[in-house]
Amino acid sequence: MVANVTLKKAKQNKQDEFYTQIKDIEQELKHYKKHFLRKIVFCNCDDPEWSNFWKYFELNFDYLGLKKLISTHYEENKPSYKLEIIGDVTGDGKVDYKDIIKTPLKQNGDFRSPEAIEILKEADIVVTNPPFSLFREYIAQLMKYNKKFIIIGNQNAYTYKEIFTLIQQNKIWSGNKSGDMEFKVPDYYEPRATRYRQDETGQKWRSMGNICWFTNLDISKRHENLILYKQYNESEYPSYENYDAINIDKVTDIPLDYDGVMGVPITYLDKYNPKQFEIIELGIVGSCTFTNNRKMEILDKNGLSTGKFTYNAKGTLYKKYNPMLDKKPAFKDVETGELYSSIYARVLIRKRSS
DNA sequence: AAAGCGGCTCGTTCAAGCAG
DNA sequence: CTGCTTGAACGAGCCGCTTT
Repeated sequence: MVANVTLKKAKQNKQDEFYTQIKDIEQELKHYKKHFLRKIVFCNCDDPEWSNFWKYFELNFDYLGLKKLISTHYEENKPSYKLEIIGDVTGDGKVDYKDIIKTPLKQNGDFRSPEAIEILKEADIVVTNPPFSLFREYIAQLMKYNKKFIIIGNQNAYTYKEIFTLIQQNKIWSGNKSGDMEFKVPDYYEPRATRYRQDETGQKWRSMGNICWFTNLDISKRHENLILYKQYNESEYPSYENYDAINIDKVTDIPLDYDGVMGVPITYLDKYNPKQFEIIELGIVGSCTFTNNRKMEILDKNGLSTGKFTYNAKGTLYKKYNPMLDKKPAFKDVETGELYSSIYARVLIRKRSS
């Protein structure tokens, strides 16, 4: 049984082999230069032979004034190794691959292994693209050991309970770039209809439109106000029926003159400046309260019947909001004909009084 | 027609709760 | 305890509009 679970996990984790491009690393890390002086950088989810994170720090070791660079290599089920650079040990006047010190590990180099955790304790800043399937666990470990970090993640993680709480508490925040990012993927990855390509060398690529960086290092973007243009008016900004807030479907539509609570898309967190707005909570909009066993007809994207029924819209009762806010209907109450929309997340925010 | 880009779904899974 | 219902959490993407 245990072996089966392990195998299954290993298989799932295979979808975590995405290699970040050096241009994306440069573009983000240029905003953090001041943080690296005399610091120990640890890349704990990278294959140093391939990792552009390793490459970036090797090339920029002197420019950033690093004290030490460490990377652990991961092996599926056998002892691995770590690489370190502590400076120009060859004395040839520059830091490069000749200065790399390779040391065997007793364990497999997994970021959760005791050996890797010992290295983590020594490190100042962790920079990597961790496996998304272990994202919460990964962040939890960084928080536990009180480490600074700059890592790649996915906007979906904004809605993870633990991650959202950390953002709300101003313990972590999003980095500079968010949105599209393209990654090299191993050959065994299957082609897809969208966001997939194979280049002239046969290398496979995948991209995603919801990639973002997570960090707890200060960056100037965090202190910049989101520039707003629109003015509040009742007709364009309907309130939720059972929660004292207005609904907003696009970040750019946030009105500049509304003092109450607003439900905004989670992508707002890309622009979050804690001095401009405060985060009240994460909400789920949509669905509806209805008594058990009230028959609901499931509708398609055009609001037409699919011929299917449910007795409890996807098993989810809504918490706080009126679902009838210009959303495409997803359910129709068979008895009353009332329409209900589907479910999605909103961040509830309020303007800071200046 | 293709590429860029902003914004955000909904079906599955599993645990907790509850009635019998 | 068993079996069913309820509810919370999740997603290395997707969609549709705009620009080139």
